[in-house]
Amino acid sequence: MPVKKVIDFSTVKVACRQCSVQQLCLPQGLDAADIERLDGLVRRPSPLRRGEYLFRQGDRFRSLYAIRSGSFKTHHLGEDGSERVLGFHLPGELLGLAGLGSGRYRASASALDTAAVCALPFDRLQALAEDLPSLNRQLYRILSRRISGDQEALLLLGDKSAQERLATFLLNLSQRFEQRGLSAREFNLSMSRQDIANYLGLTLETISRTFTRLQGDGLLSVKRRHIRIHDTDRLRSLVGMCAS
Amino acid sequence: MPVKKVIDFSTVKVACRQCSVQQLCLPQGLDAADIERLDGLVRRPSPLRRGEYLFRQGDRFRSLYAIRSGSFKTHHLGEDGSERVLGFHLPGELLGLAGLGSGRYRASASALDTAAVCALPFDRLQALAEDLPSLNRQLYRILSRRISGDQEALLLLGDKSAQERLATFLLNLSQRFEQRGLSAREFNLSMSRQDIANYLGLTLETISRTFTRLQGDGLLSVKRRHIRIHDTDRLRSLVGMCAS
DNA sequence: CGGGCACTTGAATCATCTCAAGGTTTGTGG
DNA sequence: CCACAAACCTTGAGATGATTCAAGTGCCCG
Repeated sequence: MPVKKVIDFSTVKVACRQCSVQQLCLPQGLDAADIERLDGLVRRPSPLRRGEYLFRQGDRFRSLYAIRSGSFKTHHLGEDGSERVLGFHLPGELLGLAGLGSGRYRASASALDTAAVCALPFDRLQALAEDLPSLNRQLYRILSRRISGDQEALLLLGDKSAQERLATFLLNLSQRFEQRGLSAREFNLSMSRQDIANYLGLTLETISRTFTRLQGDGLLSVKRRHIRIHDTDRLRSLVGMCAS
Repeated sequence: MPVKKVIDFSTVKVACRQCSVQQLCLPQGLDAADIERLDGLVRRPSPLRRGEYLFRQGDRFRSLYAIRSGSFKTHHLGEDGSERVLGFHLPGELLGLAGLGSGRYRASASALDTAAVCALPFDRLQALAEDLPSLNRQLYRILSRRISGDQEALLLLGDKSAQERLATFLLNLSQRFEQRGLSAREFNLSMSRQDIANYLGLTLETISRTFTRLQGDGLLSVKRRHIRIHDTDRLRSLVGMCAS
């Protein structure tokens, strides 16, 4: 009887030790033995497809999730039914941090493309952190950096023009892609214009028009969701000074 | 020789144990013995006057600061010289959290009125937290709640009208005053119109006009920095649905 | 009492939004 | 492989809320 060779992803062991985003994730700064212990509590659920939810706003908080591949958006549903995108998340980033303080997830997280995560049951993670100072410190750093990141987003929405917001957004993405070993100058957006607009506090039409303008000025090429940045310096110079 | 009775504030022992904002601050959830140990590492610098800086953006991160009395604003200075207010902070809240991840304070904190703080040298605090799980957990909670709080601010700036933003801002302040045993319906703003405008991503004039309108509609009275809320329910109903 | 700062009010302008139509890509079923 | 529908995106013209610029008021502190 011939044995058919297939890969059963649910049994593939993708240890933290050999994970490509290890340096951006929880294990950063941990020694091999500590990573092994961290690995012991990680669950690796089957991949999510585009549009599927990792967790929903209001669900009981149990785990943090580390993104292994793919990307997510977090979004908040208002009492009046309005939806707001709070952020976009790439491999190595942790999701669910805001739920820790209140016992419930404060926003929903849904996959923007096929995505895989590591689930970190928080009670076990906390117990381990109490045993491993290096892990504990890494958790502090991650929480703190998330605060910094959210505050940068606040700056973005404050008083900047549509052009400044979009330029800042693209440069931020570009930098994060680069950290992950991808091209900083050419990439595909995994989110729709509507998502970008919502995140930046603008309308879909304004995003579209602004893309057109940036392209007309020769700063970048846009085709659908494919972006190629031609002039990073000039794009950067747009950010932060426009009211002149 | 007659002894003159004066209070030397620098020697007054204001232990965490007897601090009025204990329940909102780090000691929350700690038992008496743990609070005593926490108390052991707290420094209590002399009070700051209105306008004085607690720390400046870019300063080396050394301590977290717990507000004992008075209020602060945190603000970020852009490369182009523009200034943005990131938040307003009341007694019991911790300042400097975003600095922890990068080793430098990410924003400046300045006193809005006469204010006193507790300084918590972070290396010592971290060492103590590694010894006291309850303190460690409380730090997680505080960091996480700050993330939630910043995300709420993001929602505010997203797509809301001037009226919605100001109403949300006032209700948020009102609630925080109430938590501190003050009146939820009547209070003094410690920040200027300019600060509020900057925080809400609006102009000073728009804030002024919006106050006038809310007063005209009978929702509240404003006189200079004194606010009295007449109709909390109607104010609350303004929030979240305006585009109708 | 006077000077300065914080705040209010008004009128014109402008960036973005809204509404509406048209175009392009993607996936689906014949 | 083509026809079709559904998303998604682009573009245009007109409406609008907030900004800008400008003047005026009132409060606080020296």
